[in-house]
Amino acid sequence: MPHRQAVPPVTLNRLSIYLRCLRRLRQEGVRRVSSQMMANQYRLSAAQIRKDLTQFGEFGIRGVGYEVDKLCDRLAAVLGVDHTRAIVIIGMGNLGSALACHVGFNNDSFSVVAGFDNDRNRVGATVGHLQISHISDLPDVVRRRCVEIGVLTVPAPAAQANYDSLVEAGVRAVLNFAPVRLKLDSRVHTKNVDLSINLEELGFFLGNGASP
Amino acid sequence: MPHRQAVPPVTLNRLSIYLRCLRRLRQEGVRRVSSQMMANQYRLSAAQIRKDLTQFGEFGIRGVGYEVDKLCDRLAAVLGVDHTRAIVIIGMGNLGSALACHVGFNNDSFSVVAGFDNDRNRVGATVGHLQISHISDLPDVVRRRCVEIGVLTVPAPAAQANYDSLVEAGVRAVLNFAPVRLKLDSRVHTKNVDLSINLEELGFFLGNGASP
DNA sequence: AGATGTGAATGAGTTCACAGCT
DNA sequence: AGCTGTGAACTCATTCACATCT
Repeated sequence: MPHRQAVPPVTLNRLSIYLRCLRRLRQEGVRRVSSQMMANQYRLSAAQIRKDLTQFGEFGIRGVGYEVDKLCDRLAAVLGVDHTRAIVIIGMGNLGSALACHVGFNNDSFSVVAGFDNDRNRVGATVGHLQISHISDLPDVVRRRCVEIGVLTVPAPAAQANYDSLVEAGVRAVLNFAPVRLKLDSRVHTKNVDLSINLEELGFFLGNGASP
Repeated sequence: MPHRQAVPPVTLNRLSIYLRCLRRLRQEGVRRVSSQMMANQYRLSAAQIRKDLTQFGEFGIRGVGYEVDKLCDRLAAVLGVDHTRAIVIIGMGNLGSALACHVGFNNDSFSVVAGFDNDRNRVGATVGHLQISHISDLPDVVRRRCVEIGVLTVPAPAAQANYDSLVEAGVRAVLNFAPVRLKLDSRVHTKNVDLSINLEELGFFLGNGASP
């Protein structure tokens, strides 16, 4: 793996999917797997699996396939999920509170260490095993708990200000759920997740009301 | 707009973003906008805006630009969000409950009309303005309330069975939040949203623990 | 034999550059 | 002059086909 030039997000997302599939296979006791087997079982493309993997090294054995356990470890390392990263959530409304307890946000790879809100009525309330903190404590918590990722689940009008607070506090990545085109800071990797956009995509395929 | 061949999802997602930007402009009282102005204001690509729009018709005036109000209406029609669609949510855990109250799921375009769960302890509980129903009532509710979209927020192992129930009940589209590669029914348009995948993508850019 | 890894070929998506209209 | 709409050029991504290795 001599050089690592820009990897497109879509490839990274597939790696995550491969990792999930492999972990399931491992759990089922499968020791070795071929790209073709994986493709069949999880409706993926065998050629694409191989192409994707070889961007990061030669993980397989020609004529044999991949060792499930080893490939899991390698992919986890590539995705940086081989150790636990601390997350904070800004905006402890319904969505923020749900994510704070969400299993995908609390596992070996990620851990929600604090939830913040602006609203004094919410501060102090307990969500899962977390007590909601006031946003003014953000910089302190980020520093002390080595928080790398901030999750934004505030209302749209508050998104930019809170994004700026996260950047200021020193997180290195932001996952933004507010349906807003943020003015980004170049030092922080930011990813937008827009839940309604997915509904609207489905809406298109359902057709509009005027159609026969 | 003579033919409508397959529109890639990424284009549809951009249309949603354009629509959001336009609605904001309209709210601010802006009557006309050029692709260049939109691109500058929301860091989009002017050429891409024009290309995307012309796939669905000629919405602009050469030498002038686009009428904000008219373009809003046209885009809303294309995305099928010019009337309200009924949604049900299967799995009223943290995430399902949050989505049931989420503003993006309850507006002029979408309305959550029911939430279902398997767990008899949850059935009857109130979430927002909704009372949680037992999954056995699903077919009846879908038919009576003309539900078009089902949202899956159940644990991974339960996803396939509940997907099949939704298909059986007659919804025409499914939004799946379970991190599972579902066996799909060809009659139903399905879209996967994987929340943890986004964290893992950020994880990649943060680098792994072994890095210097 | 059988599967990986990979250059070549194909396909999809984006940007460019300008004709055409206001 | 200014901006849309659009073919052509270009870039990015996927698939194919096979040399290479076990």
